[in-house]
Amino acid sequence: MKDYSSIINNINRYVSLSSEEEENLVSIIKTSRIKKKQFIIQPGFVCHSRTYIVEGAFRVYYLDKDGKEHTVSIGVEDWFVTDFQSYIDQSPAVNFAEALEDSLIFQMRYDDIEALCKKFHNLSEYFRLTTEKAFAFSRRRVISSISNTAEERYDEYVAKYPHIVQRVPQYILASYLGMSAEFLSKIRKQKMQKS
Amino acid sequence: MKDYSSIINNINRYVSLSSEEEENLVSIIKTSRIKKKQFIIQPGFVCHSRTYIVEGAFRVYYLDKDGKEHTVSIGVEDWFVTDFQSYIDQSPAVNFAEALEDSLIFQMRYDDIEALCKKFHNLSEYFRLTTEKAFAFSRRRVISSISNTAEERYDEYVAKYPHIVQRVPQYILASYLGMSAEFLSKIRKQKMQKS
DNA sequence: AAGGTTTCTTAATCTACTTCATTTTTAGTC
DNA sequence: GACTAAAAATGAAGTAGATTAAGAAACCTT
Repeated sequence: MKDYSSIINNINRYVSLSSEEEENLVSIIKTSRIKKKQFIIQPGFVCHSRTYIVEGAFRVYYLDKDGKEHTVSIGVEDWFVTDFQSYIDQSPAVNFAEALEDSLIFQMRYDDIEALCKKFHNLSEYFRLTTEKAFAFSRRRVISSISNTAEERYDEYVAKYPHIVQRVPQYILASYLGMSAEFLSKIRKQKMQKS
Repeated sequence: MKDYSSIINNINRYVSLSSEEEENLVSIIKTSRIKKKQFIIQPGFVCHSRTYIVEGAFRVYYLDKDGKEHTVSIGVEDWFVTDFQSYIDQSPAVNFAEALEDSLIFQMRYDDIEALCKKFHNLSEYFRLTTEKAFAFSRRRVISSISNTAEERYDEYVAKYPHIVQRVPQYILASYLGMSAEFLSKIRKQKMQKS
């Protein structure tokens, strides 16, 4: 019997699952270990599952026409990783999702989740509420990327996710924050000198 | 008996409402007419409702520390307008929502929606599915704002929303796309000359 | 139709950030 | 513990786009 407490606790922060619901949910989970640098999503392939990170870290990124990397999201324990567009309409992904560390993940397939959401009101509510949060978060990021300077965006991120800053290579963080790796390096240098 | 067919049709694109569900939903709708330039959301006040646009157009924007406007969203008929962060945790808004034209709206309060989502599985599903779409959309916008040039962002918008481009002042579109009004004017001039 | 307000244009100057090319540091591997 | 690869730093030169300030259209409103 595996330990699903991490994801169950996550869900129970939003709704109260009955044991029947819990059993059904657990039954659609597939567990995998993923080595650092391994991909779980690649462009051209449909993103069939939502992936929950039990241990480890991932990033989602894509390559633009000039071959430059842009990091869409960075996730650690207790977060989900997806190419969301690919997932919701089961169309080919445009992003890569890559393990930044050796990781342990739970995966639940689209069809199974949709079936459970139709069957259990509570699960529908869980995904509704968490997606609402994710959407609000994404809007704040749009605002930030439109109206803040590179340095402000970096400061904001450090204030909010100090633990992630330590764990993730700087050039990846730069590409997440929408600036060049060199410029982030320069920003950090300035801060070192001031303090 | 008012005509709620626009919003009901919207919902029925995602789920099939029973007549009981439909009645309950309609019962929480408040209809208003809003004059151009009037605000329906203002910073400091909680955004109590989801607003559905029956006729007209709105924009959500906020003022940064330098007093510059940044447009978060632009909506026309059959769209929703919200300060989403304020709405989902019923905290004070940071944005304005302003009518760009004389408009007709339906408003549904947070408490009423949450109660109906708890009561009716179908409504929970409707909001889950639409929010998932909105989230995917927002992610694409983040990517676009991080990795495309101003001109590319403009082209993308024109291709996708040609009808909205006509209806909305240019300086508002510029602030939505994350560029100065002057620069958008320059981009448009270039295009005129090329063709 | 006149007067005022709002929106759009144009051009000059300025700057936040990129790009490129090289070097140094850190981390991973046999 | 040496070797290689990956990541970070550094500095010079270039550029996309902002800012400023002024004038020209477009638009309400009486």
